[in-house]
Amino acid sequence: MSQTWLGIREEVHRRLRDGEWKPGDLIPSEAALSDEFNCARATVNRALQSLAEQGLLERKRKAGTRVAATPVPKAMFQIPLLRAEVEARGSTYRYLLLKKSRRKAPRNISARMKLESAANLLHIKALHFSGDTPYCLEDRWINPDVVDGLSDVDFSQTSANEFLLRNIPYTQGELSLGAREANAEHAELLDIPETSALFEMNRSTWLDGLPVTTVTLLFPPGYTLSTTL
Amino acid sequence: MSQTWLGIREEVHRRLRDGEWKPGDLIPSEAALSDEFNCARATVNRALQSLAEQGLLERKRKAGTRVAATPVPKAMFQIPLLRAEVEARGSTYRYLLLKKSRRKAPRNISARMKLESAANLLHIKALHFSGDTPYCLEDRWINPDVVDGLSDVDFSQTSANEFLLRNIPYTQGELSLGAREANAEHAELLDIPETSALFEMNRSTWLDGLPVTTVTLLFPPGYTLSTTL
DNA sequence: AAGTGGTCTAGACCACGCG
DNA sequence: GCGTGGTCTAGACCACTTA
Repeated sequence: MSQTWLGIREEVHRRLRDGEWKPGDLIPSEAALSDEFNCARATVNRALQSLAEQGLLERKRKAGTRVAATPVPKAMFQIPLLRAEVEARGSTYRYLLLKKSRRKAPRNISARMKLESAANLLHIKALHFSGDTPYCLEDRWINPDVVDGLSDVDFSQTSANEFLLRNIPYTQGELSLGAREANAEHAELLDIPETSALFEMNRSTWLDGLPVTTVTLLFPPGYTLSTTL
Repeated sequence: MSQTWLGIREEVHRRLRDGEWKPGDLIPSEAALSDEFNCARATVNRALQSLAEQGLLERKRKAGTRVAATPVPKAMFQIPLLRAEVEARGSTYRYLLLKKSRRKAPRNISARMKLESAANLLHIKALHFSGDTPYCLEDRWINPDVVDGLSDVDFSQTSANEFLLRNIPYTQGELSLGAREANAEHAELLDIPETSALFEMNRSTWLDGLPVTTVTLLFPPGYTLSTTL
């Protein structure tokens, strides 16, 4: 009898795999299981919570623990820091500021940031390189009212991506992934044909309800984001 | 004094946000914090583990808990069940089997599945619709030696995606996301222009080391996968 | 060698939500 | 109401890793 929470998770997982407990079924209560496994209830709790996090179980007070009817897999991705990702592949990371200006946010941007009034934002475009190859095109809007020390940063040297991730915290964020066809500008900057399929990552963050920044990262063909299940 | 682990997580999170503890810093030990917060060490442990899971802290025995030097955000995505996703938008889900055959796996597929010998696999192509609009193109290879009851399934009625997710468990899996330019076949099947950018999702699973299935899902332009941070 | 996080225990109280 | 999971406690032992 393995009384570790990992051992119990493994055994419960096996019963789910083997169909001893089927989707929709109510499984025994924590008390019953802690009795069966001859361990403390807290240990069973740890194991079942872990499985519930993965989406395999659904737990409700009083109602008990059920095997998820439709096991919607959940996958955890690490969102890359561009510099770290490039250097991890053994390439040299390089960064080039393309554009920096203060502008009123266009409508789609203020919508994305949930801005009420069309505030004056800092707009930055930059290219990230892996060796001499363009690796990622960054298009970012920053709310200067929320980000301290913004005017002190030399964005021709420090990537906005890195500065913000390292220094500016947030309390909420949204992330979405998609694909987008390259336009003429993308093609030229990323040095690829104009019809290429780009991988697109959008991220927006807020600090206590105030918009901080929103960014679109575009990656040339071949880029993938991977994880294990 | 809030002695809940959520309250403690919030307070520690605040100290990270406010820079009281900076990237790379060693923060007080669990014992010290449980003393400060006047609670049990287990409660502090729960809070710190939660922050470590999110990538904000790095914990090592004896070395203590450090603020992550480069806070690599981790994001959890729910991997959609196609039917559920379509129906959640209020559309009618429809499924069309395009092709079903037994073939030796081509090299790229056996590599993806980590097959040693070129086994005979079941190859399936199918289209998933949202209303009358093509929603997703599925290209799947199944290992019949591992999947029970495969010959009993009528894949003209039941989507392989759904059958496998509901009935066939796995112990390991890989998932990768990317973008791909549509070719002539994709364009015709998905009813889109030939240069469109497709969102590509690859998933492969194994059961106790044996390859179960590998699938490529292609989504037409406009599809996004989203989550909150 | 010693300090730190990882985990387990036995017990307790509570909040939720089904009947 | 009352059974269930959610959480907290005080204490203990252990595993890992650094000094």
